[in-house]
Amino acid sequence: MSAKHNQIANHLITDILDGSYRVGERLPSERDLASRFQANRGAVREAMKTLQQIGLADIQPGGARVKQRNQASLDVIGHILNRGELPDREVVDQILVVINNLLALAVEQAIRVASDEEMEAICAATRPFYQQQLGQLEHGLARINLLQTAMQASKNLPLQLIARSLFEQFAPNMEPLADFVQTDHTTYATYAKKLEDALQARNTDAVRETIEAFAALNRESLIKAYTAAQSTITHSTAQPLQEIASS
Amino acid sequence: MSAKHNQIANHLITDILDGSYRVGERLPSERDLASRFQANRGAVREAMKTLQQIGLADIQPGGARVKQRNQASLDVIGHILNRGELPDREVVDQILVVINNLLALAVEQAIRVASDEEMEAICAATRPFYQQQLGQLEHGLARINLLQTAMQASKNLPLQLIARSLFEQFAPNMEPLADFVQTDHTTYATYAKKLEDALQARNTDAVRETIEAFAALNRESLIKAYTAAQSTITHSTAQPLQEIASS
DNA sequence: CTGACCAATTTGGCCAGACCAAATTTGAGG
DNA sequence: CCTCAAATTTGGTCTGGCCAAATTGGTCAG
Repeated sequence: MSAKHNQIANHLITDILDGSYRVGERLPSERDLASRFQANRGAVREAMKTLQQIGLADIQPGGARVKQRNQASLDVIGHILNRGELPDREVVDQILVVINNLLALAVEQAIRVASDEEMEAICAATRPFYQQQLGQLEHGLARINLLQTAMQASKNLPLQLIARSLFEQFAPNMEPLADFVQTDHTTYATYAKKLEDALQARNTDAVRETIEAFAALNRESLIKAYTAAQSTITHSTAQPLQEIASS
Repeated sequence: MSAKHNQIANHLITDILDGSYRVGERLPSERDLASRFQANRGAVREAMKTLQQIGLADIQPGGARVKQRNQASLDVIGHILNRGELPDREVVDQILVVINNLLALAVEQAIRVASDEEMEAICAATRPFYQQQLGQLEHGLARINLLQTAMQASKNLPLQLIARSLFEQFAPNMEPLADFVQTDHTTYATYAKKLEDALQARNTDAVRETIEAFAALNRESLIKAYTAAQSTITHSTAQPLQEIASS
């Protein structure tokens, strides 16, 4: 049971994302919204503040206006993924591309600045993939662990923040697909070994190459998961994302 | 003149970033803060909400607690850079690394998915560097334009959001250094030409290589700017960033 | 003395009604 | 039709109050 201002915020966010309000259009006044949601103006106000900080609305005396989606904060991603029964396939794909790139960058930076112990920690995080028989769940945890370890070792604060924000919005919304994902553990093990070798040699190019191989693998299993899920779940009612307006 | 809740929020953010409150410690109660800042509780409440969404505080009934810095949102970066007379050199360096990587990724994606017109737009954005004599200011604008054009062409929403958030927090805080930056326009022109050639050929590797060359160039001029600035400006009073705690 | 349990207090969440300043809208006059 | 000032709307803040959840502190059994 979430707080009231969160309910209101989520409602408004959904409406905006669904296109109920056009970009540039004025949102209803706080007093208006208060009566609609049968809430106090203070609660609505906090909800509006959420919208503002997510970057979906620009709020000033005279009225709050809807902003363009690509002018929003990174924190919209979670809400965008949240619409519909399955997360938006295209956005998921884009996120994976970004996360993989960030991981590659993190490792690259780690190779530059991390101590031997920290590099060893990353290597250790690759081993479960080929030294153990992992279940579906443990496999996911091992991947998270690898990501986090690499981020830590990169010692790059902005990078850590981005990866964390992105991942935390990404992971929970992938739940509906979890049951349909089938990981190719064997191939994963092969790549994991390659990755560790590249890490040991501190070979940036080889690392990048291997991580891209991982990306391709993940992408493949994701596609399968989507087709499997879509044939099971009732057809989604979510409207397509509004096109990204160009300025 | 900013709104009151923003003043309060900024004050609290500064305090937390300066280490006045330890991680896990409880912040003063809203009523307490209200009397301290001679403000209404509602205003304090909105300030607290800002802290929460920036990810610096976890706020629940019973009290608000300070969170770890690497658990924050990407939006802290601006506030971190804001401390002191000059932005934190290390963080600036880290940001440049990330932005350059994001730019490389954007172009890489653009090569994959963008139309010929969009690729041409990116190429066009490289030309001012070697076809015109740019002033310091125009040079900066041209760089921004190149970044934005590439992001647009990548058609990757999360990537766009990240780049935008990061850049918008980065750019304004670099003001104090602006007067000390001296760009090597000649070398820039050379690289720009190379970049355009790589783009025309849709050669991902060459693009990445060139962008890394840009990164090195920027990094160099930044170092010079810092040494020049530090010898001019009175010594900074800002305390060093608290070490990033590991979990 | 330690640890579990229960009441009192503190704290955040929300509400009602009000005033101010800035922005928007409206309408009158050119 | 355009311009500019008045009226209205709207966000920003304030006062004071009630409720539920969390914390705190004390009590009592082991």
